[in-house]
Amino acid sequence: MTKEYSIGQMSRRTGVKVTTIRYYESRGLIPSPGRTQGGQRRYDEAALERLAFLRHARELGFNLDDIAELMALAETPSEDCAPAYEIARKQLAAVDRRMTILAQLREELARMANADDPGHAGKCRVIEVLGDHRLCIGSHDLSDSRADLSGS
Amino acid sequence: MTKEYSIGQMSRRTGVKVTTIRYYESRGLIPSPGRTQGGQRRYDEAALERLAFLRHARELGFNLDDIAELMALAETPSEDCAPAYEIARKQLAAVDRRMTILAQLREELARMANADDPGHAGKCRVIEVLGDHRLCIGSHDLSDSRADLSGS
DNA sequence: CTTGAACCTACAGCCGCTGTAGATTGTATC
DNA sequence: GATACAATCTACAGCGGCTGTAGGTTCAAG
Ligand SMILES: [Zn+2]
Ligand SMILES: [Zn+2]
Ligand SMILES: [Zn+2]
Ligand SMILES: [Zn+2]
Repeated sequence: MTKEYSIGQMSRRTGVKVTTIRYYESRGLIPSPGRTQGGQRRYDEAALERLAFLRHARELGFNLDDIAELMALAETPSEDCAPAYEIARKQLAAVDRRMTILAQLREELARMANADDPGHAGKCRVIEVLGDHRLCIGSHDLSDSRADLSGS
Repeated sequence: MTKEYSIGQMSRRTGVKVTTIRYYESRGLIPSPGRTQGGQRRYDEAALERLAFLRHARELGFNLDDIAELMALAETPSEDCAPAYEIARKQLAAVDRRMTILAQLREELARMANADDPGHAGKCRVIEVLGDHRLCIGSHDLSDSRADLSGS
């Protein structure tokens, strides 16, 4: 008789919120676990490991589709791990792209926010720069990069 | 008689998609423009400038709430531009946070993806690392940072 | 006057969750 | 066994910032 975990215990052990665990199940990322007679989920050790894997992959920025593929690869250990490497490299490339963009933004923002506004003779530097891209140094043409820059 | 622009011309001139312009209007970020007898939107020069401002601010990663505030400040030029600077600095701090996190991720991913898998004696490095955070160097505890890391 | 591109509204869907409401179940204590 | 109360259940709406669809109307060129 192996150990069984309630969904709350799974949550505490992996750091994934209860609602999120149910969400993952509904998305098919983790298999539906067994249930008690009353209908509550009961997980085993294997389920715990899968969830930890999923959590870790999310922390590293993989999206749920890629994670599904990685988990499938993990379950079916093949001789060929090329697909897994490809996903990882794709993720690395995405992170690199976003870092490049963010670095440019940072520079612009720093120039904007740290300019010692000289008595703001009629104009505020921040507002001014936002109103006229020619006051920027670089270009932030994120049309193709699909960068998600939502802040705080 | 000033120039008038259709929504499509606004789109071409600012690079903001037609649907997005309508979305901004529905969110109250830009005022409802005049209409033709047939009901089509007609914008003036001022509207064009507001939209360009909005676009530029989005490119720099500001969220729509902050942009609304910045635009209000821009319309009502006060002696005190401190609020605008505060928003810009907040944005800068957010960008810095995200850069830090991404740099850590990048390192981990690079280690994972560039490891020359030595014949993968039973295990794939990528899968292995994802399954065990202890194989990581740093920590990626993004619990509070609200980092959005969606890739590609 | 006809064509066809551009425009209109309204609403659903994307990602990855998060939060709500209202009902039910599990467990510790008496 | 009864009682209390936390934990769990389902179903669904909402977040940000759009994007896409369907089905209709209007504008401007030829
Ligand atoms: Zn000023
Ligand atoms: Zn700029
Ligand atoms: Zn391998
Ligand atoms: Zn790790």
